[in-house]
Parts: sequence; structure tokens; C-alpha cells
Amino acid sequence: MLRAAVARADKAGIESLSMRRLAEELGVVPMALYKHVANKEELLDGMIDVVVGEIDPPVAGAGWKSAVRQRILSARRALLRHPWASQVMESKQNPTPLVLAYMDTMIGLFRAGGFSVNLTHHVMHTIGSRVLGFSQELFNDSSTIDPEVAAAMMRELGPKFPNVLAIATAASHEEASVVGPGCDDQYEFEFALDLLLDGFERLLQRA
Amino acid sequence: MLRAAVARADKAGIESLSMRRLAEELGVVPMALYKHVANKEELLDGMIDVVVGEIDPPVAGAGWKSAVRQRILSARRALLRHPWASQVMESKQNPTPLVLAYMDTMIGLFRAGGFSVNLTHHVMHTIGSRVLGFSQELFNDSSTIDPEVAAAMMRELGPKFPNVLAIATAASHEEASVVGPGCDDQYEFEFALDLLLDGFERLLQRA
DNA sequence: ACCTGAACACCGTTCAAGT
DNA sequence: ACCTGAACACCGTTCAAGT
Repeated sequence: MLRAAVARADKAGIESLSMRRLAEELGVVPMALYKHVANKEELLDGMIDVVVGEIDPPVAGAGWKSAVRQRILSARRALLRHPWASQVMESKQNPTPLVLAYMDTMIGLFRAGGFSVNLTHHVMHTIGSRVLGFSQELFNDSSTIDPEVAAAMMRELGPKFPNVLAIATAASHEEASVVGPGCDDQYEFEFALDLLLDGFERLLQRA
Repeated sequence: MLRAAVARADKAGIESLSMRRLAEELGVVPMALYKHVANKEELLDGMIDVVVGEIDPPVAGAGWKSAVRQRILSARRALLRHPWASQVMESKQNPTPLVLAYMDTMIGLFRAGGFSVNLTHHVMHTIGSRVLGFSQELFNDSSTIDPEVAAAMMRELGPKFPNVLAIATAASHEEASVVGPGCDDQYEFEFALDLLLDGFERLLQRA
């Protein structure tokens, strides 16, 4: 049932996942789902745990910086396999025990690296959602946009927003097109992650 | 109508805002709303613009770092006045023209400070949602939690998650209580923001 | 005791009927 | 032409009736 829910969300998007449709897919009556799950919230929790369960454990014998970096990039790979997961995680109020366990080992990596409890606390806040491998892409333009529509939009908005236009055209790999194929999200994610880790290292050395 | 929608979301939460209830509150028939707005998406866009409109313009005559910092903190004050706004902004696919204009001036601050187009691009990705004054608080425990429930939870989970427990108890201002009143979100926000800005400054000097 | 169909209390939006 | 009530196509979940 959890696997069916994850598969459906992967394929058709989280907004297509309703209790009724999931039941239909499984060939059962809607109310049958409530034998396995108290409500939809619990279903979503279970789905999150499937994704978090795919994250590799920390590599042994590495320094804190490398261990944190590799684990976060592993989390990112899991998140990219399940594009709905970041949105669901954001919307939840309470972490599942499995997410808490993930956080706990991540905190442990910092503390083992010599970070004080307080510094680790601040550092975890600074990483924010990136700890789970996603960066709050505000207005995710990465979804399938018609290049012509994008070009028309930029032609219209360009004169009003010259700075946005400058970045949008610079991000394009082909000089010819008005608006490029979007940003290299993986590069941007690692750029930000490394900037953060370097900042943490500096704070650690100062302390 | 927009003001009524914003007021309702401020007061009772975004999940309580439905087209039908908003219409009832305004003393009109549900379909009357569709004279002002094509659909609910457009209503939410309008509500976002109300919030973004409350952000102060950039201060003149300051260096890029100070100008960016002050503007982001102004955005944060606006966001804190409207707790639903961050969630709605996250869920939207496309920015409104007003949000685009905000981004444009923010990009302009970096470029005026000497950042190249490409570096500005990376820097904007690194800031992420913080540019609009909110940090993806994963699992926002800041909401009204019963201290007793939290204490019980920690008592149960503490042994399994010692590192989470260490931070939770350290964050407490009173040593006596098992779990504190949560984190100082404003402090954490500024800590992260300043770490980012310092990192950007270092990149600028290196370039 | 277990299962399940119908029902409840909602949604956002369409559309045809009324003025 | 404008307005609007009813209807449509959904939700998640409750609950009583059936086995």
C-alpha cells in the first residue's frame, strides 16, 4: 500500500494522490485503507519514511565535513527520485521517528567533529531543509516550461526587470536563446552546501 | 476582498480560507468572487502581493551587505505578520510580477556591490527562500506545543536520540525543564543570514 | 467482530436558468 | 448582459447497517 502510494506520487504527482484513488488502484473500497492507516496524515508520514529510508548511512572514517557532505548528497539523490517528498516534508508539523533518527546522526557527525552543542544547533538551523537534500526552490521554474512561452515572458518582463533578465540569459548555455534551459540545480545545490560547510569550518576553528 | 482574505488567513490560518467561506464572510454568494478573481490561485497571488508590498524599499547609500541585510530583515518582519505567506509562496509555481520586481532590486543590490552576474546568480540560489525572510523551518515545532506533551515526548525519545535531546535541552533557557520554549527563531535566522553574507563577501574579495 | 456502502460535511468551479 | 442557484465532480472521514 505504501509502495503503491509512493509509486503513484512519483508518477502522477502528489496532488493526484487521494485516499479514494489509491483505494481504487489497489482494488479495494476506500474505507479499507483505514485498516492500515489512521488517516491521510499517517499515510504521508509513511511515504516520507520510505524516502528517508533510502538515504545511505554515514560513511565511516571520514572527517565531519566529508561525512556531512556525502550524507546530504545521498539525501538529495533520494529526494530527486521522489519529487513530491520535499513538499510533503515542508507541510508536516512533526517529524517521524525515522526523520528524527536521521537528524540525530547528522547532529552526531558535527559533535564528533568537535562542534559544541550550541554551535551544532545554530549550524543545523542554517542548513535548514538542505539537510534533507532539497533547497527551497522558490517558484520552481524547472518544471516543464514551453521555451517559447518563457521567451515571450522574458521579452515582456525583460525591460521591467533587467537584473532578472541578466541572470536568466547568463544561465542559458546557448547564447542565442533568450532564456536558457534553466539553472543547473545540482551545481547550485553543491555551491550553497560548500559555502555553508566552509563557513561552519571557519566558525569551528575560531571557537 | 483581498484584505478580508488576508485578515482571515492571519487570524484563522490559511487552511480555513475557502472560496465559499470567504464569500460568506463578505456577505456575497460564492460565485460573486469570480468577478474579481479568475480562480483561487489568483486570489492567493493577490494575497502574496499584499505581503510583498509591505516590504520596505532598499535603503539608499548603504553598502551592498548592509542594504541586503536590512531589506531581508524587513521582508522577514512582513512574513512574520502573515504566517501563512511562506507556505503559500512555496506552493506557487510562478512568481507574481511584484515578487519578480522584489527579486530584481535584490539582484541589483549585489550587482551594484560589484558581484558578477554569475556570482550573483549563485548567491541568490544560496539565499533561497531566506531572501523573502523565511527559513524553511522543517517541522515547525514553534507552534503552540503543550510543554507537558513535549516533555513526555522527549522523555520517550531522548534515549533513542541523544543528540537531538542534547540540543533540545541546551536550547532551553531554564535548566530545570526537560525541553525548552523552543529556539530563538530570530537569532537563528540572523545567524544564518550573517554566515551567508560573510561567505558572499569572501567570494567577492576572491574574485 | 469485522467489513462496507451510503452518507456527511465539505471543496473549487461549471453552467444553465432566471432577471 | 449580468447575476446566481443548483449542480458537478470531487475530497477525507463517520457511521450505521449488513454479514
